[in-house]
Amino acid sequence: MLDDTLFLALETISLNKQALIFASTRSIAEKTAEDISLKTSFFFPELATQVLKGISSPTKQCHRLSSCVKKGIAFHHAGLTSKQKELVEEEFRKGTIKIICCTPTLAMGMSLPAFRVIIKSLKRYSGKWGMDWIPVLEYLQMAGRAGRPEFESYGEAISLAKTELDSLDIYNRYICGQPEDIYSKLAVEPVLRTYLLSLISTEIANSRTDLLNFFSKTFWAHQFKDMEKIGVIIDRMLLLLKDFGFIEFSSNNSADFVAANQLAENYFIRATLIGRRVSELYLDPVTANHLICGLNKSSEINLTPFSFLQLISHTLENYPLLKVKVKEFEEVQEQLLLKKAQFLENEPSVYDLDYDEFISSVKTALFLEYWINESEEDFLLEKFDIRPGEIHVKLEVADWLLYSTAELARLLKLQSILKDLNKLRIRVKKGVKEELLPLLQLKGIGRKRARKLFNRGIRNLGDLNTVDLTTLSQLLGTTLALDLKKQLGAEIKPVPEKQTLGQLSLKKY
DNA sequence: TCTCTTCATTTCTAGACAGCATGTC
DNA sequence: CTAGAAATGAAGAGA
Repeated sequence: MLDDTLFLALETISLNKQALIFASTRSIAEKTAEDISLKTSFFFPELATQVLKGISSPTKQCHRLSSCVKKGIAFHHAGLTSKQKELVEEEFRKGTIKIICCTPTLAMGMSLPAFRVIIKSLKRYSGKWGMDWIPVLEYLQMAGRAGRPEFESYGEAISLAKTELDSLDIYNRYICGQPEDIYSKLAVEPVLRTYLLSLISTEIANSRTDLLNFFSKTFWAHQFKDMEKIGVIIDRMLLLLKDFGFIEFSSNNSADFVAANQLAENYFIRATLIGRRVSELYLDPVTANHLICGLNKSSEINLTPFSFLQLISHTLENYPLLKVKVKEFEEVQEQLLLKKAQFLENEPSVYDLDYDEFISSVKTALFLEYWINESEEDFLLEKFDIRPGEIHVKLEVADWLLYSTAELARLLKLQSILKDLNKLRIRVKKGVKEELLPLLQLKGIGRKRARKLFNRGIRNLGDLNTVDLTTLSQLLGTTLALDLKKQLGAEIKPVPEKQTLGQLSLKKY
């Protein structure tokens, strides 16, 4: 037998049923899908073209998916465009796609039941110890996809074991084992401090007592049991928030001044103006402080778009950062040196535990910089190993963080920076160089078309106004050309009423 | 000297959701 | 404490 997975997959197809195959990494998921697709006799050319639809320049990954889908097989992981993911899910539900090879995410999200679930491996790379068994909960999530109650009375969940011993291990651990406890997500510090600030900012809680009271009712406290310890953690967070200037304490007794490291029960706590905005923006206070520190440094450095891109890249919100591979390390460091004067934060020492993250943030910023200099997606895939799906996630986060940074800059009265930030935000959103910005004001003009126009010497609305319709039609097609002229007419001289009226009255007769 | 093969060594590994206001190719 | 696929590199074969 060639390969267990392949065999099971083909058998499922011959039973005229569908299967989900869980793989531990993206590349394995893709490879498995490809292998199976080579053995099927389905043929859905229209699906294959649909995968590529809506992508200006399909990457290698897109083509790979396309050729799998053509044979009724698909892979599914976070690197896919959301549209591609939707397509795969929908076609699987419809029954066109027979098998999806995916990473464990699919189990967490959408409900996609299948007759058979095949789990290639129950181990997964975990940063700390190398390969490790996945949680029982996750196994249950995956296995739970087996069987579609509307169509079948049962389903099959198959786990593959390498050896006899492994199979025993899997049986004991997953089939007989107990799922592990659910730990309250509140316990994660970034969530906790965000939550804390929001409670204070919305005035649900005004004192330490209020807060403790509130948390004592949460699932977190229920698990933690030790309220005293919770108090200590909350105190630490409160002091942090105070240090950041997001909250302030005051005492009823005005003679009392607030000691640096002590919190009395009765202090009145409230959010500052900036603290409230941070909470509204749903930023992690640590991120917000990081952004503010950066902004305050803006006058001391050689400020460029890269400065902001790096600043926003080095935040929790941007996780996971683009990993710097061994081969790339030197190049990234070279860039780091080259751009030394542009950084809004201090470079940590090489020995710092944080250094890897810092380097990764530089890579992420470099990726964004290439993007706003109009690099194509397949180029980015090659250079940064970032898949189309991830590109869009990163851009969305960057947009959000730039918006937040701009809001903070506004509160800090840094008007001069505000303009830069707004420009940068548009550039990130559209992926264009600054020179194209005037053209982007028009509807129907994005990065591609604007570049086309610009290269023809049409660089702003004025140029566009003088260029004749024929040339414009040749460049962009008649419909769009006419529409653009109409937009320009409306914008530049808002009194073309005469013509309109004339035409209307002509029609009358 | 150059190309193709093969075997050994090294590298790399899953991912989601938040604000805001609408229209990309 | 643990894995395994893919990329890369080095050595070897053939021409």
